[in-house]
Amino acid sequence: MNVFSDFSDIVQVEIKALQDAGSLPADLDASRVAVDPPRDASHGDLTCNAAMMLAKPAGMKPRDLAELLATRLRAQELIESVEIAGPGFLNLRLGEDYWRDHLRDVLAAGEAYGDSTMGADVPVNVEYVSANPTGPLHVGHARGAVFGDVLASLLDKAGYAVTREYYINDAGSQVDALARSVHWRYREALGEAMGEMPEGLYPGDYLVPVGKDLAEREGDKWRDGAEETWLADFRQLGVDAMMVQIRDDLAVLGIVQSVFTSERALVEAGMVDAVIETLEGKGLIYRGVLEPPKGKTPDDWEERPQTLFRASNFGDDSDRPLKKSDGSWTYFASDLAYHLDKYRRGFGTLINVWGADHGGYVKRVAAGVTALTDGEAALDVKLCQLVRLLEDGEVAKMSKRAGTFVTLRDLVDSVGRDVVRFIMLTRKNDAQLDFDLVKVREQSRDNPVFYVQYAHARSYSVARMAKEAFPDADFTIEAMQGANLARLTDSDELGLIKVIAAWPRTVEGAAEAHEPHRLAFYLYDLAAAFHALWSKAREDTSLRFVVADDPELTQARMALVLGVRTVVASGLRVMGVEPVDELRA
RNA sequence: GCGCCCGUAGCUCAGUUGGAUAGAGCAGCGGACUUCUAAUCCGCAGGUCGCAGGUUCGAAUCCUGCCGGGCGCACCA
Repeated sequence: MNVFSDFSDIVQVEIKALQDAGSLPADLDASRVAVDPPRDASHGDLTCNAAMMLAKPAGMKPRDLAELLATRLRAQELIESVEIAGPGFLNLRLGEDYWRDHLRDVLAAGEAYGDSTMGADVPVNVEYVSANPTGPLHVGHARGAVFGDVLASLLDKAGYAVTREYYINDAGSQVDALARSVHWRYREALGEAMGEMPEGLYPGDYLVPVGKDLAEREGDKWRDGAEETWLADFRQLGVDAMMVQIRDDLAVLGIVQSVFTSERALVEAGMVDAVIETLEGKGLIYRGVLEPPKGKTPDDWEERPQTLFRASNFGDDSDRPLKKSDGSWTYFASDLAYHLDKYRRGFGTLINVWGADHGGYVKRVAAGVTALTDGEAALDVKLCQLVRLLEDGEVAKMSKRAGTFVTLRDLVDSVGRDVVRFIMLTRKNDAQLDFDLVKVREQSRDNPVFYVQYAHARSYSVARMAKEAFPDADFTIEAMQGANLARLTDSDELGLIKVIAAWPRTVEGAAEAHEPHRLAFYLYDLAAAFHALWSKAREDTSLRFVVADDPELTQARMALVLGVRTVVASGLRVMGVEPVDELRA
């Protein structure tokens, strides 16, 4: 139901027909021919660049080629007119009935409108959040969480077989620190006078209940043993407790991931060994000495031979170590194991959502994935920039003292899940985002959440008016499909249908580019078009949705209103935002 | 020093994967409430798309080099 891809198909058929007729060379590559919305609505409904793309390979003038295609396209029933403009654009205008029929299709599809088969059930793995299990999620995590979750929903809508995944970094030294912190809290709960918590431990009081719970359940059996006797157990206890809390926090944001992969489990299952074996088989591992980075040699730099992966063969700036000096695997090594694991589980498309501070790590992982899968797997790492919390334009004061910070849960509690989810997508992922705790509560056009929700609520408000004017009439979506849409004749009414009709293309484009923020911008535009029509009717009363003495016209316009509602709801669902029926406070 | 990201109206940002005369919001100015909730809308003004080259029918978009900002840079994750 994507207007643009439908007509792109038609254009391709006509190009083929011209080839068969000998009017065009048989070996033309028409893959870059596109049908797009024109920048300027006065150019028509659709624009096609075929003449410019094919002129040179066909050895023709663009205008002549355009004329050839235009003649064939004019014979199409759905196409009202074809004009050739500028350097050779084909500007197509569709008949009004085409748009009216499209609106009927939207109503029939309901919120499934915009669903696409583009993804062809191809498995895609979206890994996001993956915060270290050493503390609660903070606001910075919220952005990646929402981004990844909505991207997953978007890909699902576009027809991919999506898995939402979380990678638990439970093997490094930071979880040892967690274990010691839990032990410290445990002893504290047993009544020991602990004094100041040592450096390097996690001082946040979120571990207090963990220690207390342990003391109650286990008594003092872990208190006096050497660290080796309790470290592994406390590590697991700590990670489990943190993961319960993290999943809880994510659930508050409406996020439920289906796969949680443990780094430690992967290592213990020998996945790193499998990586080493694979890379060694390809001759990509060697013992060598790395050059220190130019211009910034670390103070404790020492030249020594390491086990290295030839990442530079695959576009990285340097080869990368797989083993630490103590003989254990580097994080990079186990991360490669994780990616190989995902690939072996059947995912040829891997999407990772990371914080921008991990940007320097992308190349080496990409190199590793290319090497391990012989270039079969497509890896896309989406980096999310920082979120700056503001209060009415001023940078919000956050205590940077260890252990106290604004958590994700604080944020959701304060402004609500839907607001957090929507606002996080009002910027491109690689642009810094200002989150103003005051502005997002405002009921004004400044606040995109409100503005879009208001469009949805307004559709209900109009429906109530219609029901009041015609108590016996049926304004359900089913009834609207039978409305006489020929009564929609105003150019702004038809224009609104055209905005609605851009939704499937928006979904496909955003899914393909892995850019969920496009949904938020589209919904804002759709809301604006709807509000504008509503307001226009204030001055030109003949355009009002509810026309007291004309039930047929009212019904046709209600069909349009429901079309808008359907798409707004469809979009908000993908974003994980609950569409509201009423906003009146 | 190297790599990645960014640079678009006074401010905050979009820009449909290379399309036609670069768009929104805010701020500014001027308008519209006996209403279908003005919680909104309309109009005006505002630009060397950081700079300089290049690629081609066509560049904010792709390539190269500068300038400016952010992030990162063996044995942390």
